[in-house]
Amino acid sequence: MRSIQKSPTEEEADLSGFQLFKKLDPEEFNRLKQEKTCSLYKKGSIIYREGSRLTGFFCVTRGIIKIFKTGIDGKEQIIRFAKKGEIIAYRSLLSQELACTTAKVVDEAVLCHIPYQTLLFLIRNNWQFSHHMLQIVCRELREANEYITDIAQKTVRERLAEVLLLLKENFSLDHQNTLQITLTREELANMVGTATESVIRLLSEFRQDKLVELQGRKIRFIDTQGLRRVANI
Amino acid sequence: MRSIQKSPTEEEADLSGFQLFKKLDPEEFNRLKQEKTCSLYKKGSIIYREGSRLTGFFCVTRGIIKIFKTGIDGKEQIIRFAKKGEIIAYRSLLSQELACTTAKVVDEAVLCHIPYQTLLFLIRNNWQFSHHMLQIVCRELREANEYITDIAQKTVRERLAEVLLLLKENFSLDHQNTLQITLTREELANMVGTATESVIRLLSEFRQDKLVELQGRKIRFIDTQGLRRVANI
DNA sequence: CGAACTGTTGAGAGGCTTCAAGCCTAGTGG
DNA sequence: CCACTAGGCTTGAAGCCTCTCAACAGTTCG
Repeated sequence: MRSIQKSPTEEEADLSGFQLFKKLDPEEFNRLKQEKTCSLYKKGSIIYREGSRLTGFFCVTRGIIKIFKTGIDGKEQIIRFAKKGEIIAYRSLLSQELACTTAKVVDEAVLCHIPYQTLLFLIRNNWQFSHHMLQIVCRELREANEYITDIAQKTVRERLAEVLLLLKENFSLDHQNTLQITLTREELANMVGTATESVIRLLSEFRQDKLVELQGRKIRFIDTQGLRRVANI
Repeated sequence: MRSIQKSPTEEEADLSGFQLFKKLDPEEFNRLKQEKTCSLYKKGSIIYREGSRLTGFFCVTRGIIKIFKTGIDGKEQIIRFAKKGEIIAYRSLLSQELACTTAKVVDEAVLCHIPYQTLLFLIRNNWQFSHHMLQIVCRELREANEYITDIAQKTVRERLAEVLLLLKENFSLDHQNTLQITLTREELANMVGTATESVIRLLSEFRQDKLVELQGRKIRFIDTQGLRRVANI
């Protein structure tokens, strides 16, 4: 199911922009450069599947990846989206477990695969790399803990408003305040942890309340402050 | 509010049992030993508070600590319990953020405080320590992700059954299959993410269905397989 | 151009929360 | 040691939020 397309450009195969690799010395960076493999993945393709054994982690240099778990009745629970500059699949790799999530391409993406052995080499060789890695995981853990609290205590309405604001923070808006990531209603529902119909009804209410404007999957922010009030932040 | 009691015993101040420190060389372990500070904390005392700046992390050598976030209307969301052999407060410390949770003593506990500088020294000096630390955080992140999926997709009934099974795994049973951690109904509710009354009603149903027996806060497991069925695992 | 998927709306059911009232227990102080 | 108080526990009733089911419109893509 992994569908690798034509090779990406030189530019897209460059990892020097990644904060994570900033502290590598030239020799280490060179090894990274030699051992990585970059590929273009088209929309809808699966990077890795829940339960599979991973051979390395991936750096996203272009596009958007959806990370989700499969729950009851095959219903997706979206854990996060990864975009340019972020890494995926590192959690299961580091803890040496089978993948506990599936990663699927939402927007055509370029990923660089970095073998487990290279990761171990960097951890052994460069404490600053390990330290940086620790910080990345710890931040993701904080976000997960916050999400647990939200999902356990807030109403669906509050959570949807919060998810919209979260998307606004993570994915830029265009000149008209339109969200630059387009998700289906079902995907929004799978982030919020609710039914698709509920998302549709609530989005419609948000529009009536002049908080957002909707044109198909495009969401335009009208009253961010109002959304924040609804989200109860 | 931090209430430190009389000094703990020698034995309780010993960190050699911690898996995390197994790979330290004698010199490193000695430094750890010298720079740690062990204290006894009585039930109900606060180890650290949400929003505070941490000066180090803690190793639990005795007792049980409740880690929770404060959500809407001051309602607690319990993130996890830490017991002997586990570490707490390391997440916020590593990512150099203010504490995002509060830690409160549930069962009289002995904790060893390890200063941030010592942690940094170990990370710089010993890649195996960093690697082990990475694995600990990554496992906790997996558990958090699984919990997000459960809480988002399962009913309160399923979640309560699952929480009971989870407690059974993490805290041993006595010879009569009674859970060796006693929580209030409210604390159970704050784990499951529901109202106290719902927990009471559901526990009562579990008892009628001969899944558990209840005596005050003591919970005795009668039909674990049945609970598993209810939990939908 | 049709098939498959996505979005929308309505109706009905039910799980869960909230409020309220009373009971029980556990710890305190006289 | 016992009365007393505060907090935990329990139960009932009412109502709402959210889910599910169903039908249909709209959209996308082969």
